[in-house]
Amino acid sequence: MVERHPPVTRDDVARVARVSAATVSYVVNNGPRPVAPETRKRVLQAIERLGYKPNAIARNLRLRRSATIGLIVPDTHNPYFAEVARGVEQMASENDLTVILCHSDYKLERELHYVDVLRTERAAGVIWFPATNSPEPGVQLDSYGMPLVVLDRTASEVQAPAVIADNFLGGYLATKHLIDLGHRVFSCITRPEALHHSSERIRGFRAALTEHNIDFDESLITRGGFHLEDGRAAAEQIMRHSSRPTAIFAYNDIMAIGALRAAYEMGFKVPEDLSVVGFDDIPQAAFTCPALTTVSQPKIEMGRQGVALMVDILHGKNIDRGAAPPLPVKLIVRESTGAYMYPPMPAQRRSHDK
Amino acid sequence: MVERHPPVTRDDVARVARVSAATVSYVVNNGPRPVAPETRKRVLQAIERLGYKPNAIARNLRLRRSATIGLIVPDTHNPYFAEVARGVEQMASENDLTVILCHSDYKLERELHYVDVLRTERAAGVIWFPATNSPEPGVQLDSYGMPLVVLDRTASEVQAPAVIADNFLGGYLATKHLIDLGHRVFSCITRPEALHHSSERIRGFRAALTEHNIDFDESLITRGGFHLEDGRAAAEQIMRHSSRPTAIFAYNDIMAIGALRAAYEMGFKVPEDLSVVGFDDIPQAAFTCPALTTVSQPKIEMGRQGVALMVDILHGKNIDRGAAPPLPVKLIVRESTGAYMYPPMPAQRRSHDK
DNA sequence: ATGAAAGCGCTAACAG
DNA sequence: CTGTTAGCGCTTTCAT
Repeated sequence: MVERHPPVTRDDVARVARVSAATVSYVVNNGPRPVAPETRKRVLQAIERLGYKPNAIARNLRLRRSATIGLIVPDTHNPYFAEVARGVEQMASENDLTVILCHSDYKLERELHYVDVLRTERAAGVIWFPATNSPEPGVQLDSYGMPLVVLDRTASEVQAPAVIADNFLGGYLATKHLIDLGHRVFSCITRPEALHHSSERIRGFRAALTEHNIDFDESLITRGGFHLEDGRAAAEQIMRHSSRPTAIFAYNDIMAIGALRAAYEMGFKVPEDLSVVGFDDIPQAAFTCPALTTVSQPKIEMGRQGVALMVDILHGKNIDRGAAPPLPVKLIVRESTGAYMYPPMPAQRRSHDK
Repeated sequence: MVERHPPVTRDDVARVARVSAATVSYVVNNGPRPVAPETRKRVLQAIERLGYKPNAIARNLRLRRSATIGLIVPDTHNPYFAEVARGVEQMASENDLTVILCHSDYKLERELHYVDVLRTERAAGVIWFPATNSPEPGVQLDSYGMPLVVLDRTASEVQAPAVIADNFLGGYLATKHLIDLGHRVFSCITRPEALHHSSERIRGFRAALTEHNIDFDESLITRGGFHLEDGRAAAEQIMRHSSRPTAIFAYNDIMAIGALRAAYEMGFKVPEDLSVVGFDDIPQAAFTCPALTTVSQPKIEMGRQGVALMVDILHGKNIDRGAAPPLPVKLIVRESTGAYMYPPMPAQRRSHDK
């Protein structure tokens, strides 16, 4: 039978150990005052016997701070944010910080809601992966004096360090890879708005082309959404262009897959007629799509570095309020094993006809 | 310029509104005592003017409870857990609960660590997705009297309700689907241990076969790991069997993809020679592998229902300490558009030869 | 080396 | 309808 522990307070321990409450604290916290070995032993025994656990709530109230940080991300359902969250929790745990998970669901309104919640909870700080272009959540956090670290975006309106992947390098490496494969006519599929990271990726793309003296037909740049269907639609148009490209640099893997799909459907051979590279926003997508080459972003590392910055801030270190140096990016060329590269499936189709 | 808010307490509000501290509380909490409209207005104005936010820490200390629940999952890097986490946070938010994210990293030791942390934080309850076969974390939580809801597993040693997907139904539906496609010789690839959900899936598999009077050669059941390579290895063996199956029921999508891969590599035509169905443990995998048929598990719903149970417990409702009724399972037959179904890629291969 | 005591900000019982 | 007050469990200064 399992023994049940009723709530045990520090005073209970003090009573049992026949010392003052203060002494118990000194033992539990290993300071700030020394405790005689003999006394310490008595206290530890009492703690053990009673199954005492310090109450973090009372502790936080007294210290007027907490060891909890808030993590505001759009949606961990998206593997990209899930990996970031993983990194955040990992590093937080290594620094004895606890993480409150907040999903903004890509809505400013939810971000602001959580800013409120985290303020009420007196979170020690907030790691924020902005979901919209509004700096408002950051501005508010700032005005409340809550330490903040921004992920993946710069927000010039906000006084906070940011952790940013090296999108320029990624765009450059991806394009360089395509050039090395022998491609000379390029297209680029990107998302509609000119956000910092999307424009950086394209800047890298252009830099690689320029470096190799390759002309780029500006009419071969397409802005769409950032979903699979957007990539497909964009490629359909592009592949009909008079100067048809042999290579596409896509904003992300999902659009890249859409582009491959379109090319295939139009009767092109892949990759003989078309090579595509995209950033791995949805890493698992590339996992099962061997034809796709991806630029692997250091997502877990982003999360970890975000918390590292936060820890520095909490320890009062002098932090550069600007962005942290961009993180390196890996270019992954996935080997195709030809696993599921077979013609469409009549059998499965059939099941729908019933 | 953004106005900075220094820490404001309830007493500050009381002073400015020229009422007692208690009255401020009554306004903030809408009770438990009525407040005259005139007074309430003065208080609200003061709150607004000072930018006051109640301090949840002090509140929790006084009430001896918190509105925070712990979520212990193996790893949100795995999309399966990420979706569950999403559901948990969603429902928690709807019930004004805050979620502390804890990654056990598939380790019992980490689970126990977080049990400690959550006890120290005086979490109102814990949602636990067990990472190992050890009931110990649940047993401890139990002994501390902390409300607990277990996800996806039953733990008979633990006094706690569990939310379980209907694995039997999933196994049944998947197999029924294959039978309807005309298959009569089956194989089954599963994971090594006979965990509750894996054996349930196989029980459903067998039930469907029995119902249709289909013989099953027990030597065609294979236990491997639960990764892609395990599925591949298993299928390689199976497809050499004297009574070669035309259909495989795989434990999950990853093993299913491995199986498809093996079949393809052995020169079989897919799906003419082999159909495979697996549970969608890694949903994004199926997303880009159209040949794969998956049993879609209600992951977000699992998370939501887990929190719903927790809320009932916290409100003192009479909860059946056994498992909640299994959640329904959807069988998704993905349409193949033939997107990336082309031969292996010489161009990309080449880049590795350099 | 240790004890006593003053709060941290809040809720709610008690007293008008 | 409102004010006063006793803690919630803890840290730390002030005494000893």
